[in-house]
Amino acid sequence: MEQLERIASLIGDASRMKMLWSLLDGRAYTATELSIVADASRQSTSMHLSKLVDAGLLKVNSQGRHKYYSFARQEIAYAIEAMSVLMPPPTQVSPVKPQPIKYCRTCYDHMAGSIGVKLLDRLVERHYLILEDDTPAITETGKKFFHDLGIDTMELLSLKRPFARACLDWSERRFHLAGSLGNVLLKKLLEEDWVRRVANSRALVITAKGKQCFLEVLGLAV
Amino acid sequence: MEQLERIASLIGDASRMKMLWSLLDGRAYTATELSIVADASRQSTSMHLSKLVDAGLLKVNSQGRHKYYSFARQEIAYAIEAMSVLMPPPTQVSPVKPQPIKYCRTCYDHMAGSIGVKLLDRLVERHYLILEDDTPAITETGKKFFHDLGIDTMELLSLKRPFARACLDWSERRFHLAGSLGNVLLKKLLEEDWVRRVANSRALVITAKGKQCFLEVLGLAV
DNA sequence: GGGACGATTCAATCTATCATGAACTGTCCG
DNA sequence: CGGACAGTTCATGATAGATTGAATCGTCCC
Repeated sequence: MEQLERIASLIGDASRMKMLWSLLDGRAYTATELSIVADASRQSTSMHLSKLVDAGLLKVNSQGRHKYYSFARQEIAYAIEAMSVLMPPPTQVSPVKPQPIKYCRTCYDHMAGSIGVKLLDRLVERHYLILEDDTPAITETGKKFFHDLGIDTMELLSLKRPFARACLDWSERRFHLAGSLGNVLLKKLLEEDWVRRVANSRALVITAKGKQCFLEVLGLAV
Repeated sequence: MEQLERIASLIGDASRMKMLWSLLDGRAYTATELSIVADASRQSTSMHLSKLVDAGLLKVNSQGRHKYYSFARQEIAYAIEAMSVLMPPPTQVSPVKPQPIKYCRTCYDHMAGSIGVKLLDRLVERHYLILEDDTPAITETGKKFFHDLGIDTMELLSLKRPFARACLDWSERRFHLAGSLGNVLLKKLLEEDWVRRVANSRALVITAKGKQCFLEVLGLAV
């Protein structure tokens, strides 16, 4: 009960509500970006965000000098959505802002962009990987899956390099698969010609074969 | 957006949250009762309640010198529930307080108690009646339904007495059917021996026949 | 009528909390 | 290294909003 009051009062602030509202799209935003959408100073935004993190509503990921904030759990989004239906005049959903999508590209040595994000989402959805505190761990069925793709996960686990990491994507603002698993997966997909590198660019193109394989193997329409 | 902030800030107050939390059981409470659960003075409670009513979160029904407050719409309860799952330690649902149920009894000349409440609920659920601003209106299928029970609703509609009213029940704190329709319905059920009066009391007992009929005719297990 | 009681209103406080400005930490990059 | 930038911390105001006491209104019931 006391907890509920605390959470309620946290949500019951105009600035914080604006931030939470922005985060509803499921992406991660930096503190400065949130200060802009909330129309508040950087200092007070920092204060608000730390309160939200303390209460377990948001989580934060450091990426260089940036800090990316996102919902700590799905339930937060549900609660905000439930509240939004209380608004008397449902003045239509705010127009979707067209956003330049970085569809498919590499991030250092692994796949990023919306494909990278969808890929990780799907791997988790199918329980090939399990996210533990944003660090992906492989399951038994996952080992089998990667083995069928021709990837020996046992070997990767013995490397010094982290086996798998969830890397925050600067364009999608969501996680994609990094670490040695992400690296090997990219190499495999290039090798199998699911995707090809574009000259002098980090962009990738998906081949016709890749399109079909993503659908067949992972149920991903790309 | 602005509306959402307003609603959020309304919910984000300890006193108001306590009141809303109490109202989650779907019953109506008086201002004084809510001031007790919220541990606030009568004056400030009154202020809080008027704010909640103005915002369309609560509705109020006057009953003599009492004012009964309850959720204006179901969505309010959903939102509160959605928030409640955000509490970090799900310290079990608060123990259900045993409440003395006034199961089945009359209220002046119609049925009240939990049966009366369930009855109205079911009639509305089956679209025999439609609640418009807490005043029940009869539908075409409703006319047929009551006709099959041997009740001529056309005749009732021509009387001076209000055809149907939603009467707030002091024990259930929810609405039951009053007005001439409620009156005739009780008379019919007594006549048909679904229920019987208890001597020197407003209590009613449901007969074996009544039990079966409530189930068959209205799908009500009593 | 008259007292008891539920509920509200109003003006006068009081207080929790948000915003602000200045200073500081840590990262990036030429 | 040194400047630019992201983010935070701290002490100091500023203020919205809650609380309180006194007064008022309406209903109930003897």
